[in-house]
Amino acid sequence: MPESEILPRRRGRPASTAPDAGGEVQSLDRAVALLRVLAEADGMSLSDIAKTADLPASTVHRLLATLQKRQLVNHDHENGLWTVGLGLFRIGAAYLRIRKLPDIGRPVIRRLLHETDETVNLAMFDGNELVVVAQAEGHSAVRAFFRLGARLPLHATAAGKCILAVATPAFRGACLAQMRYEAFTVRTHRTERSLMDDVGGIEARGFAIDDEEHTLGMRAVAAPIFNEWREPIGAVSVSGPAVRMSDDRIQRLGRRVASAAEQMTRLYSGADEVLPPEFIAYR
Amino acid sequence: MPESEILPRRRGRPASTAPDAGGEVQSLDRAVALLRVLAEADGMSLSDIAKTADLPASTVHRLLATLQKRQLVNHDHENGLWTVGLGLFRIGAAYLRIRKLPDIGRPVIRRLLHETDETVNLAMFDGNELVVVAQAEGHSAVRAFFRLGARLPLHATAAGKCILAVATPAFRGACLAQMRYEAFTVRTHRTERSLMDDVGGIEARGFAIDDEEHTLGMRAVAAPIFNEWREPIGAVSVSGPAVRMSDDRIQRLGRRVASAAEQMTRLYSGADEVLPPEFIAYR
DNA sequence: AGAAATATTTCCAGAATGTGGAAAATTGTC
DNA sequence: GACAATTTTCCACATTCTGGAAATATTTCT
Repeated sequence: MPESEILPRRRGRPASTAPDAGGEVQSLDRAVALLRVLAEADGMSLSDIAKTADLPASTVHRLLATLQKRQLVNHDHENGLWTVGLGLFRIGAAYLRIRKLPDIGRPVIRRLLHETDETVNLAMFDGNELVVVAQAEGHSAVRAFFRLGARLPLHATAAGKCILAVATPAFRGACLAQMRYEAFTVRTHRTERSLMDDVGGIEARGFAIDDEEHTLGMRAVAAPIFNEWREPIGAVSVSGPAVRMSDDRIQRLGRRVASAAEQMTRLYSGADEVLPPEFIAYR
Repeated sequence: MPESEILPRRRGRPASTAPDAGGEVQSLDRAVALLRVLAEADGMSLSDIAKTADLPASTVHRLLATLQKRQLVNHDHENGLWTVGLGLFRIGAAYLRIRKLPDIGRPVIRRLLHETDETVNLAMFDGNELVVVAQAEGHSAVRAFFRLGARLPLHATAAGKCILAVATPAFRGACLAQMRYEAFTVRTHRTERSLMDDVGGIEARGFAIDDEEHTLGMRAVAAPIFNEWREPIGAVSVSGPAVRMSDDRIQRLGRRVASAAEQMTRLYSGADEVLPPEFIAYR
C-alpha cells in the first residue's frame, strides 16, 4: 500500500511545440468571435455585428442561426436584436463548479511546497467525499500517495477529519451514520467514539492531524477551506514520512496549512480580487 | 394590452416559419455539443468525449484545439483532461440581463436561508426555460438537487408552476402546447388537466407547492418575481425533505417566500435603490 | 524486458460543407 | 410613392472541414 504512486501522465502522441499546431476550424473560430462581440454589448442588430466582426452579413446570420438553435444566443423577434443566451450561461456556470478552487489554490499550494518541501494536496468536498483536484509533489524519495482524482476517506485522512470537525452537527451526524470505518493501518480509527475524540480537538487547534492512519510511516496535517456561506468546500493538506514529521514540526506545519487554508477561503469568497469581476457576480 | 407604443419593429425580410430554416453549420453545431458534454463532467479525456459525442477522435481534437486557442476550454497538459474554460465563463457571465436579478437577490436569499435553514434557489425565466442563477444551500445532510445553471421543468417544480400561474393566458397556452410532461416521480403531473388544476390555485394562494413532484421525499414552495411591466422574470423557492415540510410549515414557508419574492420585485423594478451606481451603467 | 493495447496528435486526399455575392421581402425615411 | 436600409434566403463555387490512417507516446500484459 505505501507504494509511491506515479502520477497519471499524458498519454498519446505529444503535441508539437509549434504555436498554431493542431486544427483550425474557421467557422467555429468566427462563431467564438461573434460571441465575444455579443458579450460586449447587450443587444445588437445583425448588420452591427457583421460590421464589428468584419464578416459578410449572410455568414454572420448563418452562424447566429446555428447558435440560436442551441440557445447560446437569443434573437428577439420583436426588435430583431441578438443577445448572449442563457444556454451560454448554463455552460459557463460549470466553470465555477469545476475549476474555481483548483485555479485559486494552485499558486498557494505551490508556495506551500517550496516552503515545506513536502507533498501538498488540495481536495474538494462534494457533499459525500473529498476528491483531490490539485497537488504539488515533494522532491523527496517518498512521493505522493494520492493521485489527481483520488478519493479521500473521511475517517482516515487529515483532510477528511478537518471537514468533519467544522461541519454542522446535523451533517456530521449523517456522515457518521453511514461511515464504514475501513481499516487502512493499525492506527486507523475504527469506532465513532475514537474518531470523534480526535475530531473534537481539531477546531480549537485549527488543523487536523493524520498520524499514520491511512498509510504506515506517513503523517499529515490539513485545514478546511470555506465558501462565502461558511460551508466547508474542501481542504488543503501537507504530508510526509513520519521520520521527517516530528511532533514539533507537525505543529509548525499545521499552523502554516491553516493559514494557507484561510487565504484560499478569502480568495474563494471574493475578499481579494484575483479573478475577473464576473466571478463575484455568480458565486 | 396598451400596446400602442411606437416600438421599433423588426426590419428586413421576415424569417420563414419552417422549423429549421436558416443556416446549419455542422462544425459549430458539433462544437456546442462538445461544450455541453464538457459542462456535465469535471474533466474528460479526448476519447471519452469522442465516445460520448459519437464523433471521430480526430474531429473532436480539431474542434477542441480551436476552442482551446480561444480559451473556451482548458486542456491540462499534465494529465490530458479537458474542462470548460474561463473564456466561456466570461462570455456567459456577460449575459447582463440575468446579472441584475442574482445581484439583487443574493442578500434576500441569504436571509431566507438563515430563517428557514432550508435550501433556497433563485431561478430566471427567459421565455422558454427557468435557470438557477443563485442559490444558498441548507446545512442539512440532504442537500440541493439543482446546481447553478440547472434547468427547472415548468410542470414539475414549484418555481415553474408559479410562473405558469401568473403568465398571460396566451403565453401559458403556448407553454402548455409544447409541454412534454416528463415523469420524474409518481406524483409528477402528467396531463394538462391535472397540471392546470394545481396551477389554478396558485395565484390566490400567493405561492406554488411542489409535493414530491420532481424528487421523491422533497417538497418545495415558490413565488414569482416580476419586472416593472409586471411580467414574471423568475422565481424564488425554498425546498427541503418532506419529513421537515409538514403541511403547516409549507403554509408558513409559502407566505415567507411570497414576501421575499415581493421584495425582490420591488428592488428589481427600482422602487428602492440598493445597487451601486456602476450597476446602472450596465443596464 | 519486450509485446500488445490504448491514447493523443498530426497528416492528407477527397468531397462534403461552408462561403459570400446577389436576390427577395420587409420596414423606415424623405 | 420611390428609395434606402435591413434581414433572410438562395445557390454556384471552391475553400474548408472531414475522418481514416499513420506517428508517437504511455500503460498493461505476458
